[in-house]
Amino acid sequence: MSFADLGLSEELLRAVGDTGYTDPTPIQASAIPSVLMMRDIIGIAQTGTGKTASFVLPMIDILAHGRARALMPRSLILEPTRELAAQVAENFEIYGKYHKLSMALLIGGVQMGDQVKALERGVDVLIATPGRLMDLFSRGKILLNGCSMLVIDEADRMLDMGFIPDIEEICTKLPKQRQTLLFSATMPPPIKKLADKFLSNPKTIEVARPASTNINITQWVVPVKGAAFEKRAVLRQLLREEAVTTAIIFCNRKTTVRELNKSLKKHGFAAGEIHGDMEQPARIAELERFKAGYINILVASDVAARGLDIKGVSHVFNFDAPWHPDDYVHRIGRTGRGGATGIAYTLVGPDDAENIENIEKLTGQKIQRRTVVVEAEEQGRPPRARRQGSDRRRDERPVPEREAEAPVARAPQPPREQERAPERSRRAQPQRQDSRIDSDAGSDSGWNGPVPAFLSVSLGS
DNA sequence: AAAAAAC
Repeated sequence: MSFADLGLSEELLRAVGDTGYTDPTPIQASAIPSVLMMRDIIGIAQTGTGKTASFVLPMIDILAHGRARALMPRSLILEPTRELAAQVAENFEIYGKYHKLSMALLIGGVQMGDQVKALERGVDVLIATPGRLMDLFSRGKILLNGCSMLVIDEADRMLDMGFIPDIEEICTKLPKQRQTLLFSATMPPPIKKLADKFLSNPKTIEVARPASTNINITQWVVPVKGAAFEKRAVLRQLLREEAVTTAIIFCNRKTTVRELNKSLKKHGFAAGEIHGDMEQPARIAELERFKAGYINILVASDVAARGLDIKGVSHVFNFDAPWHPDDYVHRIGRTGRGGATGIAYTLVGPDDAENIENIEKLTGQKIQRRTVVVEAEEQGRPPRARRQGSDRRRDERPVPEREAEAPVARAPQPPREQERAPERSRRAQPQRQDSRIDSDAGSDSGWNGPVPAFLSVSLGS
């Protein structure tokens, strides 16, 4: 089965070919022909299965067959987070490069001005998070009567985030005669109800969840007795022992993210943070710093757990075991992408014991344990005590500001850090060996449509 | 219990 067999246009096949992909993933192979036949779809699939391309590709062809430029948007894609919305927009740009379709990315946290201007010029596609879409709608900036195609992505996550009433309201503003695609990793009753209410005679396509048993990812559980500072000491030990080129460290709380990032920086690591309390421009900037290699450790809340595609992440650390077992699968899925190998460590303190049990229940496998012995001088010493101490170890020297601002590979490192200084060249020229289109694949291209300028920042990889 | 999302 190749992309040429799916009924897509020449231009689209050329754009797909340009990316190097030849074979569709299972969800692409079964969804694309049905979407082209204008059927409603329920797609039970997670990120990493090729989901995004399974609706972006046929949508482009369907829109291309309609009017050249619409006065009103003709399709709407709803995403739960701003970052995911930006990634879908990026995919649209890659696959739509031979089409003259315009789009607007409508997300919160950034100024409305550019989004309003794009809407006034007229766009074919809206890619939005619910809050900003509703906001713009109530200001009378958007007409949805021409929207004959709707994609509700990550529906179960929308449910978790309390978006379902918003989604229902948005659905009522769209014409009844339309095509609706709903994607969800799971089908809890409220999502089933939503589908029954707003989809007609849908075809259900289910693809196997990307197993947490992804053989590319080596998983470890590291038992830690005691408080947060002990977890930090164990984490530092692991960061030094392991050949960490690029790591994402997940915490359950935003406060933990801030504390841990501060602590890591104090100990000389090139770390940064991302969570929902940060301004959107700061979130974008921090992701960029990470992607570009100015920092090689990103401390994150679950805002970064799902879908984000950052190339060359060698390690994922769970500083806390996630509350929801599903999130574990998503978090560790940030490594081992595109056929690469990855390593995932989960620190398990007394508070995490129940969570890790649930994770093992979900994945149906016991994760191997690894005991980490913290170097003597590290043990049981809260970081505060160290600050005043005259016996600061050399590998705890903070990186001077100037060095910290240079890309990590080129930056002079503290002696111990040098062994694990990240090799950035691999990420500088990402090469995709996988011949399939990854659902949340990134791009190196900029933006050429009527879209806010900040996108050129947020969309690079 | 936590995080996410509109100003």
